[in-house]
This record gives sequence, C-alpha cells and structure tokens, in this order.
Amino acid sequence: MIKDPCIHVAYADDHALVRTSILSYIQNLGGICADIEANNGLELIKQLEYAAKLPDVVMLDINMPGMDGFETLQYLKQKWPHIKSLILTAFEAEWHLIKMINIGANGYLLKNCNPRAIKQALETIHEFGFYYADAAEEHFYNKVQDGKIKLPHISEKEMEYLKYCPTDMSYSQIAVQMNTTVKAIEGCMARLCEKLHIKGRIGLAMFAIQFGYSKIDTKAISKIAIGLKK
Amino acid sequence: MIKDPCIHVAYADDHALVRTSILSYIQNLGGICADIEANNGLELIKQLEYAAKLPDVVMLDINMPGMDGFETLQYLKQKWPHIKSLILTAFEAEWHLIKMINIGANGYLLKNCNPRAIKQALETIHEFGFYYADAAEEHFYNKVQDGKIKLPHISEKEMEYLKYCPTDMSYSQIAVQMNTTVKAIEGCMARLCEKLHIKGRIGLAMFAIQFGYSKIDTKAISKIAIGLKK
DNA sequence: AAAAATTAGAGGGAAAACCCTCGGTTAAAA
DNA sequence: TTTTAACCGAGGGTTTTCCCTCTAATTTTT
Repeated sequence: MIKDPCIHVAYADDHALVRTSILSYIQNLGGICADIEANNGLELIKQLEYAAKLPDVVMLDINMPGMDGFETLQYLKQKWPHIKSLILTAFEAEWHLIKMINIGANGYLLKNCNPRAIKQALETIHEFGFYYADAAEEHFYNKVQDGKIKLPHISEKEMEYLKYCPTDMSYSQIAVQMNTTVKAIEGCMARLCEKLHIKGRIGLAMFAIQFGYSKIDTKAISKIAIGLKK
Repeated sequence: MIKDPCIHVAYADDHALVRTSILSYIQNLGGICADIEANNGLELIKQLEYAAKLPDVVMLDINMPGMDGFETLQYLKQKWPHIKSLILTAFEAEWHLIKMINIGANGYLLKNCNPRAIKQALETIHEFGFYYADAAEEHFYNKVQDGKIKLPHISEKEMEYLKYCPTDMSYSQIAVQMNTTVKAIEGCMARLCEKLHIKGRIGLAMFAIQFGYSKIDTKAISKIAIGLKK
C-alpha cells in the first residue's frame, strides 16, 4: 500500500464563504486535502457516516446553528475516537478552551491567528495528536488535563435559568415557564452568581450569551428596534 | 493607456486567517486583484494614504477592534467618495444594513452567502456602483434611501447609558459615572425603551451588545467565571 | 452509617428598577 | 412667530430583584 502524503480534512462552519475560502487556502498551501465541508455539526456527521474515507482531522467552528461545536466534538469523540480535531473559533474565551480540552479537542486556533499557523496546526495534530500555539497554551492545557483548572458545574435548573436570563421576562414569568416558584429562581440565581463570581442578573445574562447558554435573535431584535412588525 | 482588466480591492477584517483566505479565494477566481489588507479601519486608512494606487472596491467587516466598519466607511466616503464599498459581515441585522446604507455602502454581503456571490458582488459594484443579493434587498434598499425606513435617533446621553447598560453597575453608580442623577438615568432608559420598542434594561443591554453601543470583554468574563484572578 | 457537601427552596427586609405624570428647556417646523 | 416636537430631569408609588438566613432532601465521602 502506498502511503498517502496528504492530510485529509473536514470542516464544519456555518459561514460558507469563510469555510470555502479557508479550505481553498489551505489546499493551496499543499499537503492538505479538503474532502468534506458542512454548515453545522449535524450535516458534518451525516456526511461522515456515508464517507468512503474518514478524514484525518476535523475542523470545527463553535457557534453554529443546529448543532454547535461542543455537541459535535462530543459525538465525534465517542463515535470515531481516532479522528483528530481542530477547533477554529472567532473569539478568545478560556471558558470555551477549557470545555473543548475536556471534551478532547486536539487543537484550538483563533480565527485571528497568523494564516500560516493553520497548516502547521493541522500537520502537528496529524503527526503528534496535539497542537499548541505556544508554551503558555501548552502549560494551560496540562493544567486543565490534570484537573487543576476546572469549570464550575452548572446544574440543569441553572442552565434553564441561564436560558431565560437575557430576556425581558420577570422572575415570576420565568417561574411559570420553569414550573417552579420565584423563590426557587432567586436561589438559582444567587448560587450561580456565587460559583461564577458574577454579580447580578445582567452579568449572568452576558455570561449566558457569551458562552452559549442562551441565544438572542439578532434579526428579531433588529426588526423590533426599527419598529417593523414581528 | 491600457485598460486594467483587474478589479483592485482592499479588505479590512480583524480575523487574519479569514481575511487572507477570502482574498486568496477571490483572487483565484480571476479578474480581481487584492492589494491591501488590514486588521481594522485605522490600519486600512493609513495604508490607503500611502498607496500608489487606490483600490476600486474596499471590503469592510463591521466588528473590528479600534475602528469599526461604520466609522471606517464614514471616513472613506468623505475622503475618497469615488471608492466603492462592500460590507462583509457575519450576522444578519437590519439595523446594521440600514445604518450602512445611510452611510453610503455600495453593497452588503453576509459571510454565510454562497461563496460565488462575492465575485459577482465585486464586479457588479465595480461596474454599476451597487450590488443587491436579490429583489427583496433592492426593494428594502430603495425604501431606506427614500427615508421610508428610518432608524430611531439615539441621543448622546442615551448612547452613554447604553454603554453602561450591560454592566453590573446599579443606576446610582451609573449616575455617578455620567455625572447626573438616578432619575435622569431612569428617564433615559424609559425613552429608549419606548423608541426601540424594547422592554427593560436587560433588553436594552442585549440591543447595546448586538449593535455595538457597548462591548463586553469575553476574555475577562471568562476568567472571572473560572475563578482566575484579574 | 455518620459526616460533609451539594442542591433546592422558603421568609423577610432592603435596595434597585420600573412606571406614570408633569414642568422646563431647546430645537425644528408651520 | 407660534406650534410642534424632542430632550432632560423630578416626584411618588409599585413591582421586582437582591441579599441574608435557615431548613430539608439528596448525594458523596469517610
């Protein structure tokens, strides 16, 4: 059997223009072959199931509609543990990085990185199984792996509260939705504030938005603010 | 003089990997020549000032550190009115679109568009001065131009309030920062709610974040939530 | 099985945010 | 110029949120 000199990659990102461009860019750099691209995690998984040849490395965006990067990586690691992964994301948040390391990401790259870094990342991951941008990141990675840096655990109720948090609903309305009492919501909120070292509902709302516990419909809020219906 | 068959473009986007990839992609499509790229508006303008030849079309991202797409376009239209512009943004918000049309953008394209659309957009803008993705967008564009769709006016005080809105500061603290009283803040908030058809401070906070009236430091909130210092 | 920790929820009081009305000022329009 | 309209801020009352304490249930450790 002849050794394939090419690293085969797949890439899931909802920004088609960005996705196609990046794939075309890295293919032009040579040594890399882009076989599969998808708009979100679910699409990617479907394609992998029917693929003649699984990719060596999967590149994943975090924010995607339908199935996001976290869920997708979780599924991939469970179904095809040997496939390597590179997270490609737009914003710098240790929360995301830690979460991804815990799930088992093999590399993590920001979209504002030096363009040449992506080829190196893919090659390093393919060869050694890991990619660090620098020594500091490697140090951080090791600490997370050793359990020295942990994400606070967020319970089901708390997640549900976070979902309603960046909303114009009052606690009594949220209580109805969550089938509980105002007092329960207040407790939920107080505990979250404590474990996240965040002060007040607005802070929690920002947290929820930034880290994907809640989404806001940009398009809708835009229309409301302009005064168009719906 | 020989006619230059190539459309010269410049592109400002803080995501270097995305920027380089997209420029490389469109150059490969042919007929387009990428001369200048920058991390933000200020960098772009500096480069344009010393450029031997100004580009035909400038592509702009909206969210950029330092100088964002709005400020940049405003400056460009005032200094070099003949340069055409194409806004390239990740998220769909009529608010942004209207603002850009008002400033004088020649085209507006989402990053999740069909990759081929970008070449067409650049060519159409270069030739005719405008690009619409479809008839609906053209219709919308005309309505904005005719003043049939307007953005509510936001006063200085209101903008300042919006800046502090997605914050854990209480109104009394904000009042100190803004050198005014709690009552003034409350009035400010009530008027904003009315003109934006938004209910409550949290809603306004979401609005402020989404439309660039305030920024949150993702990195900082992430560290706080994990419990690391700073 | 006892002890400790985690999670959930209630009470009550203090503080902050919200709502409605109104007067005064400035700026634009008739 | 008179009228309109937008902007800013105050008063006062209501609702919501926040904070502190305490109890109960469940889970984990020892």
